[in-house]
Amino acid sequence: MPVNYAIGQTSMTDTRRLYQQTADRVRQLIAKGDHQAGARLPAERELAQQLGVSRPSLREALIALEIDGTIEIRMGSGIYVLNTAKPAGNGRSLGESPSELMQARAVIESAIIVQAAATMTEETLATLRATLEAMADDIANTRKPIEQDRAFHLIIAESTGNTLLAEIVENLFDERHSPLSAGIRGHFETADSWTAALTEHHAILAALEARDPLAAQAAMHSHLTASGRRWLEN
Amino acid sequence: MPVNYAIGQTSMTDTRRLYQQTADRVRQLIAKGDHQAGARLPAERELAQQLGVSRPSLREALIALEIDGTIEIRMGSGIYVLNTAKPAGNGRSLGESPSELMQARAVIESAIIVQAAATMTEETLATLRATLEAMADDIANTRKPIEQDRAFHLIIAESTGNTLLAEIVENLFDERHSPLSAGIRGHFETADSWTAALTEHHAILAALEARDPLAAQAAMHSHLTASGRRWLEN
DNA sequence: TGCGCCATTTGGTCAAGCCAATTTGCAGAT
DNA sequence: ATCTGCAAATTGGCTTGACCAAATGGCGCA
Repeated sequence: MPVNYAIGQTSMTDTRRLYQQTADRVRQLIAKGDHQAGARLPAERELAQQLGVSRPSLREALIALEIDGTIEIRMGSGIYVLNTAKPAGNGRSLGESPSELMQARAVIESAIIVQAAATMTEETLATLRATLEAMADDIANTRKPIEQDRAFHLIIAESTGNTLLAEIVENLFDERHSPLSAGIRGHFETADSWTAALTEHHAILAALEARDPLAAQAAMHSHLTASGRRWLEN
Repeated sequence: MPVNYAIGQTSMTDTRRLYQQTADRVRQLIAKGDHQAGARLPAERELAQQLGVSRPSLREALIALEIDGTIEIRMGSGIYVLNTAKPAGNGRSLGESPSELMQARAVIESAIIVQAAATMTEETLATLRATLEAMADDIANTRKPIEQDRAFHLIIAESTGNTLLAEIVENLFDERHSPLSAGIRGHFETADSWTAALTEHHAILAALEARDPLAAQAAMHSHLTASGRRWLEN
């Protein structure tokens, strides 16, 4: 029985790896309330049979759940559900949040660019122009300008001289392209959407060149809001 | 060969699960430079033999590495090393100046409170008032109102409904009181400084009650700037 | 030279089994 | 009757071996 058995909640067309599907189904089991609090789940052998997967596959799923803090595995004892009280805070596991992510970026990067605009040097501006040229080049050659996009936002954040802010911007950016959100993201990177992003980057740069903090803030907010919209629309 | 074989770097007395030990050893392999960049690791069968573990155990380790973004597994193709360039971003080594931390908080929380002010409910306001009362009580009884302070900032961030923003505020707050920055901080929490903080919190609350986003923004920025100054002065 | 098919490589999953840590329950002692 | 201790049952940890499915690469044919 090699192929996707797709019992239970998992869609028949789910192409993700079995351990991911299985992990989700176990999460559902916990959420459904069948097992909650510090309760103990069925034994591996039993749970595997119950879900229609082999024990090794179930084990892989359990490791994933253990890593994101959903369960705790005690050797010789059993599988225990961990405090479901505040998994929302840490458990970025799925829950999703493309819109949340982009909103967070809009709020934070808009605030940062106000700081950046004040101390923007000609040298930094030149670097930013270079990324836009490279971005245009990528688009012309049908390559995804993700690195250039990343650099543009990161350079602005770094120009504040605050490494913590730069770190936060970096992490939020990478969140989108990380394998964690891979399940959600389709392939929103169309040529059109990249062209639109490039145009918005130019608008941001123009505001920075004019040393107009408020215009830069507005342009950045507009850019990230639009970017989030494009992402959601696929 | 059931028992811990402990070949390679893993200590003989390592009692962790095999997949964790194995994951660490693969990380070392990558760090050592043997395989880096977007390089491809040996095939599962080969790598398992090379590390002296079974394929299922190696697979468990690979899943752990995949989840934390160290590698990417492509079905039928191979195991690829992912951007090894940014381990610092997540590592949160900090070692950075308190002033940077407080500046980052000022920038970010000031931006957040603008959002929060717009959707502030009477219920949330009541919760905030309660934290201020509890804070006053703590001060009166010469207890450190750290938890109340934390709650005040966190509640505001959470009121935006954006879990990512709340998470960031939470992490930045905890950064200050974490053992990581313990070496830096003296004991800036004097009764006077807490009283000042309480007064500033009241000012922020007043702006929120008036539903004045700009006033709230200014009050929050002022509070965190002043707080940073107090911290530095010990 | 170019294109398409098939063997090879590589990850994905399953099955069965044995070892080790824990828990459970029963027997014997108090 | 209760407590103690050891052995059997339970449960996770790990291995071996095998087969399927997706990618890849090379070879032959056009």
